[in-house]
Amino acid sequence: MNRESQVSITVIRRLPNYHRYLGELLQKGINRISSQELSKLTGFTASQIRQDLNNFGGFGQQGYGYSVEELYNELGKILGLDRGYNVVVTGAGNLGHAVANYRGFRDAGFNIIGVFDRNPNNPRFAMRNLEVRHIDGLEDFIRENKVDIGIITTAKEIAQDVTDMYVRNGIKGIWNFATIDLVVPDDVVLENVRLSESLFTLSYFIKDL
Amino acid sequence: MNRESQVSITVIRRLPNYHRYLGELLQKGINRISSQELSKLTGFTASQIRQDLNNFGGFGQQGYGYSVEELYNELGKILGLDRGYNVVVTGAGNLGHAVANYRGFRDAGFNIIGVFDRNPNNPRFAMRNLEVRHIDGLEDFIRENKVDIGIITTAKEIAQDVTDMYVRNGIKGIWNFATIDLVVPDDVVLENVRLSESLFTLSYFIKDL
DNA sequence: TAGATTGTTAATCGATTAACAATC
DNA sequence: TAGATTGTTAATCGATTAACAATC
Repeated sequence: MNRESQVSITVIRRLPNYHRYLGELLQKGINRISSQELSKLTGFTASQIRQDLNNFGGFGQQGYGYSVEELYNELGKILGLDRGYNVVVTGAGNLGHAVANYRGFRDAGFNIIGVFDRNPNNPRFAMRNLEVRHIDGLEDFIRENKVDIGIITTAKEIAQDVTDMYVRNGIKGIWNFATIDLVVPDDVVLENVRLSESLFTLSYFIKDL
Repeated sequence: MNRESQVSITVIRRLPNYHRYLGELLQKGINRISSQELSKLTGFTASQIRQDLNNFGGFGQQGYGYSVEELYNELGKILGLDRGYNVVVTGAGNLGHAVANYRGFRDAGFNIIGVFDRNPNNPRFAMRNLEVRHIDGLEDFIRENKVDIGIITTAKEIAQDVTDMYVRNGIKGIWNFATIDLVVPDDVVLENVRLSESLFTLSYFIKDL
């Protein structure tokens, strides 16, 4: 099911933004917001916000707007942030380091339960908070623990091999940072972070300044 | 000029992919490719590829296709990868570490000439290859060196301050990893890397598996 | 009740795909 | 020349915006 939900991917990618702003409002103690106010905050049009939300249900109330807390919680549920996931990282370099230690992910329910590398004893790659295991133990580890998400922060040369190990042992979600188009079966969800795509796009826009 | 070029942003974001595949073909010694073959490789339709390319010029030849080398070079020019940029990184944590040491960026002409942090002597944040400077020296450094791009890998709390320092001293391109919507003047290009947006989207798709 | 704001349908806009004449 | 494949126009599809009746 490679992304064939009813709701379009462009809508889905806006949800985390709504969720983030609602979280900030909640912290500020604001408990009510209209689509128009949310529009000013997020930069999306009020019409678009209402359309987006109504893909999932009528969370608002005419004449009033939306309850910040309710909408925040609903979006959390929709995004699956109310569950908690077990996550492994393969590739304990700088990027693996960064991802495995990023507080925001842990707080959102993504628990890094294992970090793997081809060279776990490389002092350059010493993870501070987490033991780095040898990649040879990866498959056993996945089988013995319920792993929901596999992150790939390896060199691109071994990224497909790691993917295959993930898939073979039942991981259903892969978050890939390697600059390569990985091949996965239809029932595995692949999400790519394309850093050079982003940097090169920036380059395009500044090249004539 | 916040992204108001003639060519749509969705087209621009595909260019780095074309560029990457053409680079691979070039390395393999393949010197000719049709839009149809490129379609199979990239997953974009042949029609879309031809449309995209023709925004910038007629690089192909009827009955033949495209010269891999020529198209690769043209795309490099379009993306501004033929120039070389001076880049500073602020925030020498894990992520700054990763970005500053990523070989792919240096190879594409992005030269990290300075890394800054609030706490440059923090042993946790010791950069291996580059001296980390104190953030108090950032503005002088930008003025004294021609800096094209400023990267932000700081905590979100100081990201806007760093942005303001960048902007005040003439930096025209900002690559932001902090989870915050930065405010920049119209003549500064801001490109965001939204890691949690990406992870939460993955979460959405696997939550019911 | 009157005012406000949603949910939702219709209109518009933009992006993708299809088709084919031009031409190498 | 015949075959192949581009460049480009037209048709389709999907996403965004506008509008407004429903209703709190």
